[in-house]
Amino acid sequence: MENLLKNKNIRVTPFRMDVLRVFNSFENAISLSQIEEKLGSFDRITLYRTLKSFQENGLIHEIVMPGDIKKYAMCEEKCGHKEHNHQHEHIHFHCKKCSEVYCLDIPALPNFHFTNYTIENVEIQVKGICEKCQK
Amino acid sequence: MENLLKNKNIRVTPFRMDVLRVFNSFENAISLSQIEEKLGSFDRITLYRTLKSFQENGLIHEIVMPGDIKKYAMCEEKCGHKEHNHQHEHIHFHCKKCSEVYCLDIPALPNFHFTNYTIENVEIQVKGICEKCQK
DNA sequence: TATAATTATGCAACAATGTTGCAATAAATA
DNA sequence: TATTTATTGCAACATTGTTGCATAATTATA
Ligand SMILES: [Mn+2]
Ligand SMILES: [Mn+2]
Ligand SMILES: [Zn+2]
Ligand SMILES: [Zn+2]
Repeated sequence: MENLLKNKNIRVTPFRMDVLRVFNSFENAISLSQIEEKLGSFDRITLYRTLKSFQENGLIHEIVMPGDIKKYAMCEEKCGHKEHNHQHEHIHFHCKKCSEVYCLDIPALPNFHFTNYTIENVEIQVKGICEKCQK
Repeated sequence: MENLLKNKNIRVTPFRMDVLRVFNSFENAISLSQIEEKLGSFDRITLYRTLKSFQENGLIHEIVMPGDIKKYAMCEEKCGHKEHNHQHEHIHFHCKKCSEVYCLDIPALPNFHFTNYTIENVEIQVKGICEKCQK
């Protein structure tokens, strides 16, 4: 599992491995407080810097939704290092009942075109009721 | 312009009119700090509560993007009061050069379908270079 | 228009979230 | 193993957001 870090050029440290294990222990996207709960005792600042470094190196991506919802999820293997954009062929589905955020694969991203606007990146967020929460 | 408030069942007060005028003085979506700058002197807590009430009553909507970007923009006339969802037939375009966030009308929302997931609301965020920033 | 009911405001106090600088420490490289 | 380079942990600070409460203003009612 160290290789997950090495492959993205992230130095391997005990704390980073701890954080990585937290991600692997969840199915879906997780919030800062979920990470903190799992970690037990830890340094808050180091955690912020760890998440930032994971993002910058394409190991995780950030998901934000209206209503101060912020979560993190693991990226794909192929996901870009450093300044390259994360390019995910999936949408983010937020369930209103259980509050889980799912990364759902979609066959093809819809193709927008706006005259005179250059499109580099499309993010799609969907709200509704998830599979498990259907009555 | 008072009617913009009355139509959405928002009590008219001098401060709320001030905030409304700030929105009308900008073309695109605006940030909290942009509002604060325009207001001059004001009570921070009242502003938070004003924005919350504007949102709850369908006068403005909140736009969030990865990287701690949070902006506000006016809704359409038709936009839902209270607990009804804001339903906007537009996307949010964030320009990497000038950092403006545009609400851009699109002819039709793409139609997603995920087996066993009930979709209630779709938000689309696009990053790129805007019209005005093209070389 | 005067009165009552309802909601908004302003202030204090607090909570949550995020950033920077720096010395000590640990990881990777040679 | 020695050197280079990046990470950690701590303090201090900045930004963002919330709650309670007394006072003031707005709206509804008579
Ligand atoms: Mn995702
Ligand atoms: Mn909009
Ligand atoms: Zn659910
Ligand atoms: Zn631009």
